[in-house]
Order: sequence, then structure tokens, then C-alpha cells
Amino acid sequence: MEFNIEKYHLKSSSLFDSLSYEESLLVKNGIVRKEYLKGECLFKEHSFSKGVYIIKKGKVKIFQTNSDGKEGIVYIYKKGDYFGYRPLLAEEPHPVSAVAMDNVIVSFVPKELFLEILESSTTLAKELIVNLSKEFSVWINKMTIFSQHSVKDKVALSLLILNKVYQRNEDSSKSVFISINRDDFAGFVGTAKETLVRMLRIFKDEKIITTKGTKIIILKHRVLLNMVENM
Amino acid sequence: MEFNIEKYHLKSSSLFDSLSYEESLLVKNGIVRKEYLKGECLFKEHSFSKGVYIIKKGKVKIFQTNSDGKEGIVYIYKKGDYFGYRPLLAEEPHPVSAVAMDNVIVSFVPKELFLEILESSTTLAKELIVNLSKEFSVWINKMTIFSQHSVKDKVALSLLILNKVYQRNEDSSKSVFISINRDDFAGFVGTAKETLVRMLRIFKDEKIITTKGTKIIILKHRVLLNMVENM
DNA sequence: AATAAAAATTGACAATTGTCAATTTTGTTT
DNA sequence: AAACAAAATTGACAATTGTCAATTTTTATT
Repeated sequence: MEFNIEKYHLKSSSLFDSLSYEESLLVKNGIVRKEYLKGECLFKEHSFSKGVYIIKKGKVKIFQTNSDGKEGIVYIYKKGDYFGYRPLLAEEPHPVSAVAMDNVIVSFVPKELFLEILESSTTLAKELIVNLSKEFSVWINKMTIFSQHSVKDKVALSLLILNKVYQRNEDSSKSVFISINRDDFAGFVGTAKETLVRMLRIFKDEKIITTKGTKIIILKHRVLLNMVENM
Repeated sequence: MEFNIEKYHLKSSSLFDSLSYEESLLVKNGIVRKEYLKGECLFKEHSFSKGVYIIKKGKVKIFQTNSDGKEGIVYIYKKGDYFGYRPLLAEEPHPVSAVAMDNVIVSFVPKELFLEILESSTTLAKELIVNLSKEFSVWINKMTIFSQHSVKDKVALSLLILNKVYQRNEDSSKSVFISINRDDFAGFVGTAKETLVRMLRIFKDEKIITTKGTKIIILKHRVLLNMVENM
């Protein structure tokens, strides 16, 4: 089966592209710029959504904390992605928490404004449906892979996903510095930190990856692809 | 943390409730009744959606098959649930296959009709968004639980979910016959059949469940709830 | 550059889970 | 009810993964 990273990582689409001039003016005036320091919380699990976040800079991890205090990282949003609208539409509390992984800047669209535009716009609802549907597919793919495979396979796939997340621009020729701490990486994979580190060691010994400080660089993309394609 | 089955199992809502009289007439005339025998396929992974399925009778499993031929069961839809609209809206191929787990009757809404109504209706899009958002929450919850816990815990939660799936009516006092074969159950949990069976054996020895033939009956609901709440 | 604190890594071992080959039970058909 | 096929269960063992404690490396601070 042909591997396609887009099965596991959503290409971000801009939220308000299709609005009319009046609507986009409304948005422009109602939007709030917010900054978060590394480690700061955007929202907590079980709280109700106050609005929609559009990332301008930095990365935000979305996770659930279990009773041991371990974080299961569900997704990492990056520049251009938006989130926080789902529980708002479903009128449910957030099923996850959101924390800045580095210094983050977002455009925040308050709930009232967002709903107002959703009400008036004929296109926004559709855009949201499409986005939701696509996110859904990404999830199903990640979920089935992750529920059926060894940690080694999961780490291989996660490396490819994170490579995409940490890629600076569309030009894929430059080497990417995956700058994620081991606790977060382990939470993303769904394994113990020590187990994760051991898998990274194996890949490192096989010269599939290398590290610079604590950052990870993929050397043999092709080998990882092969692993994932055959799993 | 208070356990709530609705975090892991979607309450089905009816799809076309909010339509106008004309619209519902359109639906009524365009809908097709279809029947599938146990084991028959409704659609295959990677194919494109031909329309929306609303289950009238029976259960349908939604799964991905990996390269070993193992099925990762993502969801089990039952009477009243609808599905197949997501890839249709996203204009993507199905990420999963759908197979009848017993003899199934569905109402099938062909793609063209569905899109026509979506275009004209002001409420349907919103209903879909809410439904999608809720399904999403269910998934996130299942996913994080399943990526972080032991097979025993996963089986405990799965039993509670399946209890809901196989419940005949809202009256929860009657005992439910969970009539699922061990391969499917294992696929739902994401473990090997033998491992699943061993966990069931443990629960059986502890008199938490019992079996009648190959069907499973939960005896001590409370014990399972406690397990899940503390995980 | 030296130092301290935090993060990452490794080792040793235990616990969990998967695999393969029997064996038993269940369901179906005659 | 007997006989067969399919499904479920068990046993034995190997492989994978998690835990805890120690050590090393990296990062931040002076």
C-alpha cells in the first residue's frame, strides 16, 4: 500500500477564506491576538470552549491526562491550524487540554463572534464540515495503526508525522529538526518514555535518525517509509 | 472521575428530523431499503461513498484491515445510527470498510439526494456538524484510553461499551446478551484473540461476567465501572 | 567557563502480551 | 441424537514493553 503522510497529518486550511467582505471585516475587528509562553495552558479538559484558536506561531499539544498523570497526546497543531470549535458546536466540554509547546501566538475568535458568523455565512458551515470530516479520517487512520502495531512501528510512523509537523516550509528537501521532548514524544506514541528512548536508540544505531542535542533529525526517510508501508 | 458511557458510545440521533415537509417528502421517495446478510459488505475501504446508510435493524462493524489481515474495529453502529456521510462530504475515499455483523436492514440515501437536501436545508448541515463533533469526542476518548492502558482495562471498558451496543431498549435493568464473536471482540479491543479470551476468563472466574454459549452477560456492572473509573 | 538543575539515557528485571499448537466447546446439518 | 465444521479456549513459551533506580548528557544560570 502506497504511504501518504496526509492520511496521518492534516494539511491546514484557512478558516475564514470564503467569507464575504462584510463578514471578514467583522472577523478582523473581533479577533483577539493572544500570546502564550511555553508550557502555558490555552484551555483545560472539561472546561467549555470560549472560542476558536488559529495558530500564528508555535505549536500546541492537545492531550488527555489519565489518572496516573500521564499525558496522551492526541494531536499537535501548528501554524495555520485552527481548533477549539468542535466542543463549541457540539455544546460539550473540551475532551482535551491544550498547552503551548513553545512560545505561541494565536488569533482568538470569541465564541459569540464565531457563532454569529456561522449563522450568517452560507459557506463556513460547509467548510467546517469538510475540515471535521478530514480530521476524522486522520484520526481513524492513526487510531487503527496505533491500536494494532508494535511500539517500534508506532515510533516510525510518529517520526514521519512529526517530521511534517516540524517542517518549516513546503520545501521538503531541507532537513527538519524535530524538537520535541521525550515525555511529549512518548505521550504522542502512547508508550513509556524509556521504551521510546530505546526505540530511538535503535534507529540511531541503524543511522536512520541522528540527534543534535535533544533534537531529532531523520536521515533515512525511505527506510521509515518502508517500515510503515509494510505494517 | 465520574464515568459516563456517553463519553465512549454515541447516542444515536435521527438524521432527518429537522427537515421541512417538502424535504422529508423528497427523502421519503428517494430512500432505498437495502438488506445485507451476516458477513456481507456495505462498502470497502478506499472506495468512494455512494450515499448515507441509516440502520433499521442489525449491527454494522466499521474497520480497517492491516497487512496481516487483522481487522481493527473502529466502531459498531446499531439501529438508529447513520454513517457513510463523512467521506462523502470530505470528497475522500472511505478510510474504513463496513460489514454486516448479522442480518441487517438499512435505509440508503443516495449521494445525489443527500447532497441536494444538504444544499437546500438550513438545518441539516448544522445537525451534521453537531453529530460529527460528538462522534469526534467519543473517538478521542476511546483513543486516549486505548493507547495508554492494559488489555485488561481495555476489555473492561469494551464490555461496558458493547453492553450499550447490544442493549435492546433503554431499560437498562434487563441483562444484555453481548453476542459478538471473539475475533471481532479482539479487533474492537486491539489485541490478540487469545489474549482477549484470557481476560474474559479472568472476569468469568471473578464472576464479573458469565457466558451463555458464546454470548457474554455482564453480572457485576459496578465492578467494571470501578475499574474504568480508576484507570 | 563553572555549576546546578532538568532532561535524557541506560541497566536490570518484572510484568504483560503475542504466537503457535493442541484441545475442548459450540453450533449446524443431517 | 450423531457427526461434522467452525469457533473458542487453553498451555507453553517467546517476545515485547513497563518500572525503578542509577548514570550521563543537555540546558540554563551565574
